[in-house]
Amino acid sequence: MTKASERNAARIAARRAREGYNVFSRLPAVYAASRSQGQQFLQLGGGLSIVEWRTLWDLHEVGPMTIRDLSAIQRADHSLLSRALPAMARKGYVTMRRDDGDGRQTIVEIAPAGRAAYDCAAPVMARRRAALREVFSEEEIAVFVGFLDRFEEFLRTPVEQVLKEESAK
Amino acid sequence: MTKASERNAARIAARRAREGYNVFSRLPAVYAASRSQGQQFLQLGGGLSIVEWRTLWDLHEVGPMTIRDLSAIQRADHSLLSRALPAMARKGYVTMRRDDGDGRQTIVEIAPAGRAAYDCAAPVMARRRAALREVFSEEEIAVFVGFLDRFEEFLRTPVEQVLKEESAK
DNA sequence: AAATATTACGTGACAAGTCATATAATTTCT
DNA sequence: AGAAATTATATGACTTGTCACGTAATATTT
Repeated sequence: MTKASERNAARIAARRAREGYNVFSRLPAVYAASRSQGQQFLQLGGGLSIVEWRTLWDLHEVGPMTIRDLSAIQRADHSLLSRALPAMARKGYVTMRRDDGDGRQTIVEIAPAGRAAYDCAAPVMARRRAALREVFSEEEIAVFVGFLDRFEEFLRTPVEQVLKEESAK
Repeated sequence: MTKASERNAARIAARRAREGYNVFSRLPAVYAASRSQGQQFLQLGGGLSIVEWRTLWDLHEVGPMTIRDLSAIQRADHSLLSRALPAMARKGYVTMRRDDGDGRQTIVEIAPAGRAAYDCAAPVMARRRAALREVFSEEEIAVFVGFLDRFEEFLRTPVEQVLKEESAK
């Protein structure tokens, strides 16, 4: 039994190691860890959720915007914001008003409570980014981001095209 | 109005571009795109979900394992598997049995329907990986994975430590 | 041998995303 | 001007992932 389970443990370790070079499999864990760490920092910085933090940050940096604009900056589906914003308005973080010029749009603006929450979270989050810069040089970040760009481009190419080009070889 | 909204559009574009260099903000979108593409491929390859595919692949490669082992290979929480497996067993993809030697463990094994589903999905997924290799050289993948390793290490350092080291500077 | 600690698994509660589809407002085309 | 297409938002349904906590089985210590 010991011999068999040892052999098995070795195979499992080998499999895990091999999958370590598969970017597709690595991504979920890395993302989950990033999200989890972000949540911990935000907990110390006043208890905002990730979506709330991103939204307040963006609104603080660029001023009032539509939901579409927010989702474009955050590279996320608009429905995520569409769902999160009413609760944020209820907490007094933001105000939402229909645009006079274009009745389809909703203009979102940071409100006093949102500004306060931002001021509380911002230093902690800034320190997080600073800590990352201590581990990665600016050049390395540029290379890393370049990989993400290329990878994302690959991910956006239509599936049929990927399959077709492959079989055409 | 045009002037103001143009200025605003420029600010939004600038913000989006700037955030493009923030690895923390890029990750969610890249991961979401990867997942989404993966789901599309799997749809063409018989309709497995991502968790199902990963699990069948692992079981096919290394043989019967415990839930813990599966979650270790997949770098995911055991609860994810714990929840997914009963449905997979119901579909006949896997069998689950209590380990005789250690009554806490559940041994998961691929079953005929699971083998069939694997055989159906595997070629499509292999082509996906091959397509990636056409865009990234082996060396580039190694560098990319190296970045992921280092980033993940950063993400696993305790929050207090990150904050302390920073303020100690 | 009994008490204590650890480990494996299950499960509830939640966050962050997606996609598809519906509706209302605005633009564009004829 | 009216019809048709586009755009912004809302909402339902779903997947992937976490963490916390409970329970049962095993391992360790005294």
